[in-house]
Amino acid sequence: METYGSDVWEAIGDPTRRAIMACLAGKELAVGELADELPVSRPAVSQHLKVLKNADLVAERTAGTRRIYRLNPAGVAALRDQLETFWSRALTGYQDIAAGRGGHATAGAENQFEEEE
Amino acid sequence: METYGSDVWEAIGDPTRRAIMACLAGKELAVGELADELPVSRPAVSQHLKVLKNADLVAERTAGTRRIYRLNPAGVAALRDQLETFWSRALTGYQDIAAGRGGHATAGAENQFEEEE
DNA sequence: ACGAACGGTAAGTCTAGGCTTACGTTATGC
DNA sequence: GCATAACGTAAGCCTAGACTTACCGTTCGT
Repeated sequence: METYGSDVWEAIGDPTRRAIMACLAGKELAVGELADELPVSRPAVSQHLKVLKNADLVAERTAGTRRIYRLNPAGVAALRDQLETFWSRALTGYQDIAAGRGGHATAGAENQFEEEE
Repeated sequence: METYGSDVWEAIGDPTRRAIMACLAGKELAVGELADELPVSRPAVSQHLKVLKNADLVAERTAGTRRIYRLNPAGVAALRDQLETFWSRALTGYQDIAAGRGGHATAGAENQFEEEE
């Protein structure tokens, strides 16, 4: 649904962003709290959260002057499905499938992989 | 099994490497053939294949002076499982689980995410 | 045995992007 | 209303790493 998968690869490609997602797994956290648990400054966390939000991987909730961030289950699930589709194709060697349909095999997988630039 | 998950994140983080994996999905290819299908030079492909091989995502087969590369199903499956474990944790919000056991919740997820540097 | 093809490696360049400091903005508490 | 706290944003720096050209080793064909 929606435009998921826009730049999810870039989003989860950075170690700090993965650490942020790990911190948010199961509990909500404000920006400052995240920065306390990570070896980077608060503005750095803020910038990473911006990327994660653009990728629909986190959601925002305002509480007074604080911004509480939380994982977005829908976005995470979408990313999971996207990866799952690829793995299954790669593992089964879907060339066999394409052979039965007479199509060029690589098209689907390429779409799975390079949706950037 | 083995030392999977060493630097898989770095491996799949690059668009060109994902394109290489897409090309190898279902068919074997030599280095030069891969370079023909990609917008980068042959040495670049060679360097990417080195990274992918270190991550156990591809396997090598020598045929004369040519090196035929192929996806490594075991490595791909290992990466898939690693990701799957994380997604499920993130989605279920395993804080509930940790609450029942009295432990600090984030430890498991952090291990899932930052195994580098 | 020699030449050509194939591919890995070295050295160097250049850009993307992650991090920091500094600043502006907004909302709360007194 | 003012001071403060929490955040986002701008500007700038700096390193990782992706790419290229040049070179060398290896293997096959004739």
